[in-house]
Amino acid sequence: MNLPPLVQSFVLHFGEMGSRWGINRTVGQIYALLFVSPAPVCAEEIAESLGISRSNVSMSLRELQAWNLVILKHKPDDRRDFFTTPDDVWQILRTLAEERKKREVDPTLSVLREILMQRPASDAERHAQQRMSEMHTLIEQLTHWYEDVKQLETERLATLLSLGAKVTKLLEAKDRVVSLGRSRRPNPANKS
Amino acid sequence: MNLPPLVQSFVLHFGEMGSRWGINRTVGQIYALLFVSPAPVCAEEIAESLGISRSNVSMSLRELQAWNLVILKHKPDDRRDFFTTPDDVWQILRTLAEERKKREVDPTLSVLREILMQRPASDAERHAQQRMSEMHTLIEQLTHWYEDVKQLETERLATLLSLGAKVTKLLEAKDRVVSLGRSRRPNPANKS
DNA sequence: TAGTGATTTCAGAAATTTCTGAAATCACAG
DNA sequence: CTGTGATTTCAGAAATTTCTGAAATCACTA
Repeated sequence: MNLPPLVQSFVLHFGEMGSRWGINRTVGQIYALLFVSPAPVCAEEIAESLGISRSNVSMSLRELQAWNLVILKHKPDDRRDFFTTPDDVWQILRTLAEERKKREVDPTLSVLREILMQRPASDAERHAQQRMSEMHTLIEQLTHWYEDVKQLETERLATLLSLGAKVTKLLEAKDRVVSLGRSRRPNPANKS
Repeated sequence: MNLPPLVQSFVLHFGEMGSRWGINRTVGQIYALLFVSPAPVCAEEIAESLGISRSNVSMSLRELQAWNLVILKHKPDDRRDFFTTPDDVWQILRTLAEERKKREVDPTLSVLREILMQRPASDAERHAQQRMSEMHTLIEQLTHWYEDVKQLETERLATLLSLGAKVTKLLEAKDRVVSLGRSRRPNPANKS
């Protein structure tokens, strides 16, 4: 591997991190490299920079493409493919969230739904279904929220993010207004 | 493996899923088993139910304990350890979030910070730092938000969740009130 | 202190994943 | 069509991870 030291640290870290996610070392490293490169990079150069085989690069890029995490570019009069990542980090975040949901959450939801359709044949199964149903409900709540907020423009999303828990203050304010409208008096005990 | 069919599907699914996360098959299966079991289970029984070696169970339970995902119980006059998961799925979610942050996000943040401290020695490094700084900013925003909302009581969190993007409606309402206060007229273009 | 059963450790076996080089395929130019 | 270079495929090699059984440790009792 022959990279500026500062880039190398980043690339190596992403390699290690890669394995903590489902992704593997090489895929992580390639992604990191593309992310910090000032211009699109061709496969040959990736192989050289990271000191890995050309075929490994090919397969890893395929993986990254399956994740929608890289963009293909072309130069005039050059048949080779060049690769980059999207410029906008928010866009990257959205893609990542979407793909992880698709791979990690959706299959679980569908298994849960399927199991919950079945008739329990014993007390043990009845209890198991009860637990799975709790899990199912929670995951559904989370994905609904996600489907909802992912529609927001980035600017709005950022605002929401920076508010953090302070939005609950707004909710309390709203509650006061609402209960004021109903009872002509603020009711601080109202939490719904 | 000798389990009620409905439980078995669940356990097998979590096993497969486990590998898509950083966690391994056995760990996933054990967790699933504990999650749906009506009472705490001892190591021997886990090994038997899943058809794996006693020592594998021991190591996997250790892993789950490192994740704070299991609870140890004891029966009177029985030296064996029995294991369960917390009852409250929200609590499980919180633990999961916390542990994943600790393992996946925090190390990245600290690597980024470290690299950003260094002096770039070339244009390539300057550009790389610029990109890493974008990433760093985004991750910090996300973790601040997380640190903030994780403090909320579950009930409040659930409310927030079910509101989803509708909270932006509240923000707009607030904006109107605020700008009304300032200019004596609502200003619909105000987005901040 | 010796004995008993539960649990953990750990070296190596087994399984799985990742990576490579050689060959195949593909896309285009002449 | 033929040649050229880029890219992909894929069988097996290499590396890594997971799992096991045997031995060690531990906690407690008699």
